Amino acid sequence: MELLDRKYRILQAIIDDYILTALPVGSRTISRKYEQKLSSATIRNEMSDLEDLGYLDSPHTSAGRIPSNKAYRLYVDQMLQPFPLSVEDIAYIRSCFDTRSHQIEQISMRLARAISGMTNYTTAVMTRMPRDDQKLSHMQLVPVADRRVILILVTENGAVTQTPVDLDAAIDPDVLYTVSKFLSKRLEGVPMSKLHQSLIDIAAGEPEEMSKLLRTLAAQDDESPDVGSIVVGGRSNLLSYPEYSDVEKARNLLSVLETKDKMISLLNTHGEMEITVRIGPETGMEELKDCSVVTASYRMRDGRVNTIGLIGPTRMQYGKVLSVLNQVGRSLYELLDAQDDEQR
Amino acid sequence: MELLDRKYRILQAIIDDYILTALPVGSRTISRKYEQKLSSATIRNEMSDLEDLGYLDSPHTSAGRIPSNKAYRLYVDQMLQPFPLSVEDIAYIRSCFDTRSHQIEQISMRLARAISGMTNYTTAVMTRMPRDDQKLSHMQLVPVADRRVILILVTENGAVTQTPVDLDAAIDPDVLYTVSKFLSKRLEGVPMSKLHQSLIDIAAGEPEEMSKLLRTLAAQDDESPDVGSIVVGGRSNLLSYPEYSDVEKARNLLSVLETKDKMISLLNTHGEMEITVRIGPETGMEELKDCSVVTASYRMRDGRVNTIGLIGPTRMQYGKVLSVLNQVGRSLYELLDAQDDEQR
DNA sequence: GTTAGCACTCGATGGACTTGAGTGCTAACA
DNA sequence: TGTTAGCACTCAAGTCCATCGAGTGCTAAC
Repeated sequence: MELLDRKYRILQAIIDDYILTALPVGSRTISRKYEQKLSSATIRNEMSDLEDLGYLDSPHTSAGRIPSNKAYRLYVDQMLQPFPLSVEDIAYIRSCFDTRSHQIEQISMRLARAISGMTNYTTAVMTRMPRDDQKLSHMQLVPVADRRVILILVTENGAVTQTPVDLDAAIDPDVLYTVSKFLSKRLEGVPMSKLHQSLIDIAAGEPEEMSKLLRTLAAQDDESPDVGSIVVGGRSNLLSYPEYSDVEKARNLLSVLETKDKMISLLNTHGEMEITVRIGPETGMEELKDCSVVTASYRMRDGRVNTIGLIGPTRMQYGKVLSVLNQVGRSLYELLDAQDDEQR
Repeated sequence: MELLDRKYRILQAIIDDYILTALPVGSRTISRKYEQKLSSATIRNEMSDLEDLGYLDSPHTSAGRIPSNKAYRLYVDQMLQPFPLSVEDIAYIRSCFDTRSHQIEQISMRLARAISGMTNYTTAVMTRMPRDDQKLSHMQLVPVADRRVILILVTENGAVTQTPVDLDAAIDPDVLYTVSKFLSKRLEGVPMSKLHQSLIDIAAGEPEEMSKLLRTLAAQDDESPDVGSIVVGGRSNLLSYPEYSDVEKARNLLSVLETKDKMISLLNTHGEMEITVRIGPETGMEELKDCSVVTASYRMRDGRVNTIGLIGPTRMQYGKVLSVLNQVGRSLYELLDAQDDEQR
């Protein structure tokens, strides 16, 4: 078992070094920098074993070794050492939330920027609003022009959506207010996913004019999307890694970041409150076969789910990335708790 | 004058060819492809003159010539030939506007994508809301939680802004509605830029509770920004040009696209309804010294100003780009007119 | 089991040479 | 006087080749 432990240490050293330098690691490097008790020849033997076991690849005979995806997997699952964040970094993360501005997009943007800045990878922040488990608290119609209103929906846990709606006929503001109150009473507690049907049901029992309005609203509501915004920050970071000094590779990557569908499928992890690391082929996307994607989801008090995804080369500084994402979660919940206290 | 005309034609041929190939153009190329009546030796003499006049640069003795920024300037100002857009392209541009979805960000996104797709350059769409010349039509407070409301401001020409506001105390929805009506009456016609002050003035004459609410609103309103969203599309296009095969250059460019301040200063052209071309140093930004930026602004019915900016190498296909931007303007005003008809 | 030693591999580096696209200049021509 | 053919010259890019050095694998000795 002692031997196994040594192999393990050597593998870890190789991965650490490769993550740092992006250069194939040779036996002498390990012997000098990491395992001074052992000669390079011994390391060589071990490395040869590790290659047979599938943890190392060699680009060609006379270069060093580079970690395989299997090695990264092991590294992420078992070898990670906690990476201590600096006080500044922690403060920086906190500062993303800790502000009066409640615009979700702004917070996402700040977060994406901050995380990209600290890690030097590319960050995507997606905000989803799963409709299934959300119930309507109330709705209000606000006139903005003769035949145009904004439909505001507020759910029981406080999420707000706004949709502009064009009407067929002008309606008096006071009437709109009355209708809003009427609908709020009738629809309170209705799941958001059933809203469309409920509106139509109510429409059936109302006089023509009212019925028409309700059907217009129902039509509008139907198309409101589950996935909200996706904000990406730190794209230019990608280009600072030698693995993307090939412009064609970089272009493919950038183009993935610009394709909403692909980003959604990347960020659409099903677990919540947990951090997922996908290495190379595990991303299920050909273009990302030498990238890693780390995602973390946080469910907000108002039912929104925020997913943060970090994209970088497979030799990513997983330790730091995970620490940052953990800290993001911690700061977020600190903030939520603080808001709770405030409201109590 | 005949000579001048010939020089002119030769210069145009050189620029055209260089825009197409990105390769220094030699005298033989011109003689074969563009001016078959003239021998390469004659062209050479002319080219030498053009170099003396500052329209051409030569990378080194034995390469061809490339157009100088001065040449591009002349090209854009005088040599441009109308580039006919395909029926598909025109339909594509129309389709960006012609939809029920009124979310401004979505339209911007679609536009950015469409223009990038057609031109193969990078497109930024900025939406500004100049507050000076806008007057309030009415406002409304919509409750979303115990102590949280959304402040909705509608201007006389129909622009809508929404800001979430945290209150110090819970307020009954019916009271909020009454307050909204009261404030709308008092503030109707007040310029948006004076809104802050007006709210404070009104607050002075009201009982404590009301006064407090008004001051909270005033505080919130104060920070609403002039520049709205900036949406960028087609970043990966940049990497398809040989001028950015140097990763470092590409990184600088990408990083400009990610810096909101720089983008604002790029897109903040003062003219409206006109198209501006800035070539290399004319952009006033070191990072863009071998890029060109073409911007066009369109004032919308509701007072918003949309600025579209195209970024590409200085050897940009100016003809096509200008045609596309002209078509965008045409489609936009078609749409506005159609809406007018509809509302009549 | 560990290590020193040595032959071998193979990409990277750099110099010498060749190639070819292009220029500038001169002299002849219409 | 403008145009052109011809020719010497320039210079980046490509090819070939030798060298270098980091690295491996294997063997034999400790």
